[in-house]
Amino acid sequence: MITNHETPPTRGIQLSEQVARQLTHAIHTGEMRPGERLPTEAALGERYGISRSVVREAISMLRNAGLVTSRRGSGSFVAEVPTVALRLAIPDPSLQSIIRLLELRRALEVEAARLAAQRRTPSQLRRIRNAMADIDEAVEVGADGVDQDMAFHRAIAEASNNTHFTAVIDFYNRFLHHAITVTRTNESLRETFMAQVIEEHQAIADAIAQGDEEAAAQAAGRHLEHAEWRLRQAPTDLLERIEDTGTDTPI
Amino acid sequence: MITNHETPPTRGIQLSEQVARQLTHAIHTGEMRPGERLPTEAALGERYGISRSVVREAISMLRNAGLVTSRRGSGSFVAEVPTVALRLAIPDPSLQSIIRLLELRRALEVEAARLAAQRRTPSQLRRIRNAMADIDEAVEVGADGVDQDMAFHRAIAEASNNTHFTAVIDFYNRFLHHAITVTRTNESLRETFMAQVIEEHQAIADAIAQGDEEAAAQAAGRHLEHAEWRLRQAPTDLLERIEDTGTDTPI
DNA sequence: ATTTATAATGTTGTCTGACAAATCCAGCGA
DNA sequence: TCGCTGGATTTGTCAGACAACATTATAAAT
Repeated sequence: MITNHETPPTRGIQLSEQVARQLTHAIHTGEMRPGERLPTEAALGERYGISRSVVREAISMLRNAGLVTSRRGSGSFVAEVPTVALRLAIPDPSLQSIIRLLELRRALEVEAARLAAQRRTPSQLRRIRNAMADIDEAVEVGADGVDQDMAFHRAIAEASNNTHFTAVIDFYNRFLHHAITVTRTNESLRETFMAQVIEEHQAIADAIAQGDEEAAAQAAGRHLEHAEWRLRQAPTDLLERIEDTGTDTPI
Repeated sequence: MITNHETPPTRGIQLSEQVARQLTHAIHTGEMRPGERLPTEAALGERYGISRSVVREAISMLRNAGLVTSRRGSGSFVAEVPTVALRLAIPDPSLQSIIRLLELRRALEVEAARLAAQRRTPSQLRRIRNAMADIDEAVEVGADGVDQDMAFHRAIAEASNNTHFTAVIDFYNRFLHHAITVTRTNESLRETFMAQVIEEHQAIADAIAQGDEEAAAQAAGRHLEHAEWRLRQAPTDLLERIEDTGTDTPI
């Protein structure tokens, strides 16, 4: 191995991580702009005086962090929309843990509903109403309508026109899917529950349609409060395991 | 290269990603428990019929996702608290973008204040009040007190006793630091602003101390509303760049 | 026999070199 | 001008080796 040519990575920790930090810094500071191609792996190895393996490992970190994308035969490029990773603990399947998630959900969806009432475009409002119709349809066919339910809430998040909300909501929806399903498979309560849910949804959508921020926020808050109550009625032993759909990317 | 021995990774996309998915699935389903050591890189390469490079790349993904940790000479282990990465777009330094973040912040902190009023322990309440005192102290010395301000809000998030809130708040605080600083370096308005801020903080802390959920939520909402207003008063050209402290991990 | 030093083995981190697969580009021909 | 072809580039994967560190087994000493 040759001596370092540029900034010698401070000795101590992982070699690849030191290089990764330098590159992320360059991206964060805008030294490398979105879409720009970064030097070839060979060139980076030469510059830092390290082997290609280490360069690849460093770039792999950036890729997993969403800062760059690589195309075989072409090169690695700074991502168009650089992201940072927020790491959250995977909720265990306990009722307590699900309720903690519901609290987060309440925080976000109340405010999302408020913003949606304020900023929704006509087409976004249409999508919200379509989602409601989809739920009705699913219920009539005898399905649980959980996917449609989540689509409804996602449509509201989209109507907030703030990507942060959709990102976080998408995140926890994965873990809530099973919990919601459980409350809908409770045979004895299912009908009354669904009637409640649909009524609550209607209230949210109406408020958003009328552009009444406060009413939308309150309706969303009520819906989430009741959701927690409905969850508590469900037999806790059904919450044993959060299913792993396997369709999502590992990173 | 030898033929695949176990589940042949479905051909098509990145080889390393396919392996990463299988491993994440094993962890998510609990097939591999936290703390457990996973097979050596050589063994995994043998099992899937791939080279060690690919195995390393796959494990690198899991590492970056917070699912495993590796120790040289020892092995790779399933993380004690497995996490999933939520990727959020890095906000650009525009006023518009900062305000989108403030909206997220408002959603979380209003609810965090509500939960804190409901569940704060005595020691958590003490920490909130200490943070307030720290702000006073910093201001008297002539510092901007931004760090102390963020510590105050973090103390409230902690008092909510819901780790999701602290995680998300920690995340966006990094990007808000600069913006808040800007509003405090506005010489002409600084004194009146700080007086407002301190008064609003006091209202939140009092409501939390008294266990008044609704008052806490409203006080927090007002504070964040006013924060947005104060930000809008700041000269926009100061928002040019979000500083990169370089102290945070690249991933 | 227990404890301490030492050797042997195992595992991840890094280096080196090679080939495969995909992309890019320049030049050629119609 | 346009499309095609061939070579040059570049990332993905393979293979084997050594270094750094950790763990375990062995030997030594008290």
